Amino acid sequence: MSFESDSSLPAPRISDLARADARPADYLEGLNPEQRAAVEAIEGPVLVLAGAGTGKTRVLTTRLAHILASGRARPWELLAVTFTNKAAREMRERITHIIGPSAEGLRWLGTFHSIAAQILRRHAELVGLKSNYTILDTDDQERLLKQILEAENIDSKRWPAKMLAGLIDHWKNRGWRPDQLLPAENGAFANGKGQALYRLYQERLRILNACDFGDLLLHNITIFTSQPDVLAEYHNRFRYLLVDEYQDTNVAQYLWLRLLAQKSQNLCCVGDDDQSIYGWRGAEVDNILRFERDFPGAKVVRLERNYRSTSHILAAAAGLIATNKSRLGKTLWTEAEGGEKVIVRGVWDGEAESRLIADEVERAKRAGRAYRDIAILVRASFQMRAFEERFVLLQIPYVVIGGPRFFERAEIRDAIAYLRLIQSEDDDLAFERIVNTPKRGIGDTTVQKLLQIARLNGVPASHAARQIVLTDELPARTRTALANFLRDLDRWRGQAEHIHHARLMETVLEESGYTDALKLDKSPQAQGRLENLKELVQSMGGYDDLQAYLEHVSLVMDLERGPQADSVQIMTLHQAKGLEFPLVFLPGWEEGVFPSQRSMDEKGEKGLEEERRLAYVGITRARQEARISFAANRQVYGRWTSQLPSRFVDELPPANVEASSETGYYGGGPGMQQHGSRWDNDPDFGGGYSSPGWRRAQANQYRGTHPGRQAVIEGDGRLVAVSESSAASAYKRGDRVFHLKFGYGSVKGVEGNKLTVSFDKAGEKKVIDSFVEKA
DNA sequence: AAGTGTCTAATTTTT
DNA sequence: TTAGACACTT
Repeated sequence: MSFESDSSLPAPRISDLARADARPADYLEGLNPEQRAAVEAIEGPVLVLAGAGTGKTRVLTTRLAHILASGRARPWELLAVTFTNKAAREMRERITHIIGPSAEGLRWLGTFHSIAAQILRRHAELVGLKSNYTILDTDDQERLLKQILEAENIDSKRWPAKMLAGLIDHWKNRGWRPDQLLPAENGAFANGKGQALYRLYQERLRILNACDFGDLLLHNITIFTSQPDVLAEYHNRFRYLLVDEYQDTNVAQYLWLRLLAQKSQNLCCVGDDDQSIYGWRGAEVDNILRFERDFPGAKVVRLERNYRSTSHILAAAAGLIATNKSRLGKTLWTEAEGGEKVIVRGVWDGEAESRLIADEVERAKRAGRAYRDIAILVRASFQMRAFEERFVLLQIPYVVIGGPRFFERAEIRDAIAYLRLIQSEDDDLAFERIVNTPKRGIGDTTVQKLLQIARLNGVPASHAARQIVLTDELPARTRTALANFLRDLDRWRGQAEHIHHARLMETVLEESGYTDALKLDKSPQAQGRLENLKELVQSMGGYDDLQAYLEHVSLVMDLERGPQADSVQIMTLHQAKGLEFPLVFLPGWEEGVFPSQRSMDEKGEKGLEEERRLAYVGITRARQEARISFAANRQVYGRWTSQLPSRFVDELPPANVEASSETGYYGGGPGMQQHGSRWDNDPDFGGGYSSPGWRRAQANQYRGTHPGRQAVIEGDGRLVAVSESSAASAYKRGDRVFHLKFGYGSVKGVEGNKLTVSFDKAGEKKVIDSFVEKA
């Protein structure tokens, strides 16, 4: 072992090392042998295969603490990378807990993107950017691409900007710059224009002094490979590298890591190949599968002792994942023998499923379980609605995790756009967004004209605007409006220098008329928007300057939430990764839904394996009870479809499962032979004849007892209860109802205690006035 | 420039 | 079915 010399730093003292080696510190106590091995294997490449619930975070943090406490490196010489801000935050907190305030020196602990952004700020000019570059999000990215497509006269119906954005993202994830595209890739868009468009896009980004998420990494790679001295600087800086969730890294991230680790080789990657569920976003399971070949001499440590789940749950999950071929292989074990078997149930339809689960939630609650200990994990978000409706009806408190995130809300993006434009006049995307928000009489025609002039002269749109207000090209009214807008901008820009940006934000929102416009807005969302803006201003307080805040906004798309009320958690399987709950419901295990048909169509066997890992992630979230369910009939986009139980149901080891079915159908049976259930001949599961048509008929009969849409509204327009109607679900009890939308028809107001609903479908206007009855 | 009607596509989502 | 994008009025 040798320490690289770094002139700026004194070498660690030998006495510190000796002491650390002789007597293990407190923080090592309580680790099991495999965890300890993972903590102490410090030099050289290390792969820690950390199964679900094996204490990974503890190992990660202890390892960092150990490196620091043993004097091998100082906090700022460690590079620790995570995928999410949440993970980074958690790691920092836990290290602080072990080593105290010196953890603040860990300035290179963060997400791939935030660290890459920091590095890029220091060397931006090497890739043609200024150090105050803006980071565009997906929305900006798509708008920019749309403009390019329009300029290139490409039919944006046939070749949507979204698709191109996805492709460019994919290319960047693979580490390909425009000139590095393989010919085959080029053909993927607009008959071979992909590469040219990608190049145009990159040029536009450079002019806008902006980059997208993929660029952060890619520019880093460009800098490292073209400027050996810069890379050497980071080689000296980062003595030990640590990566969390290695199974989720994409090629670009892999290349970035390999470049940074290539000298010291002190790279520790922690991950679980069985929990790789982000392939569709560019993650390469191959990275983790190949680790030992990529880094010769690597140590591999397996964490296999599970502290989370009971043995039935663990065994069920293990049996399922064993079907996958591409995996490194682990055998999780636990001392918590026994417990409940995994319950698998077949029900008639989605409604029955949500009824069943809601009933069980209530039962669990009566038995003393807190709501917050219960999670419902779905494959796709459209499955959530059924549960929400049921829970609203039964007044079971719930939270839907996810949904549009704070910084993606329109009002927040508008507010931020003002700041961006104040910060950087070149930010045409921000200009375009807010030049007429709130409405100030600068219409589409005017904006297009401005953009055209801007592009023609190669200047930012705000410059073009400045020029045009001096001429009489615009109608007088529009010209005044634009001139006022520019004048306001200048004033704010002047203020930005001497007032705090939170104060500036308030001023801008007031003076631009943004808050006034919202106050006048009678729609039910307006109030919430105003509150969001208040929250925004509040959140700005913690940042030193505008630039730091804007970077935070681009890279940290979430806002820390206060402690949640006691509610059932509804979320997707993807969102559940890293979490655990005593009781987990896993609904919708039907072929085509889960595993998702689209995954299988698009990615074949690989896609199926990823779906199976998702199922594995789902089951392993459960501490004590996991309950899987599938419906024989399900409404998908309004159409009734017969469903087959997911193949994953069949793959669960029967010994760890307790199965029943109210449909009399479970797995195979005559007419379903092709399904090949393991339980085909098991009378316990009722193998009786059940054709899809027969089951559908049963379901329809059943459904007849549950009339559809009904909303109960008080005379003053407050919603008292909603039936299982989907459209009404957007409203909560107590909301004032102004406008309810039902498909093609809409409810426009309240008269007495009745709602009038007008439908306009196929040219025919109908008025239904018995839609609502008083509670 | 804002309001209304029509068409169409429809996972997972972090940064 | 239904949200959202877009085209077409007013």
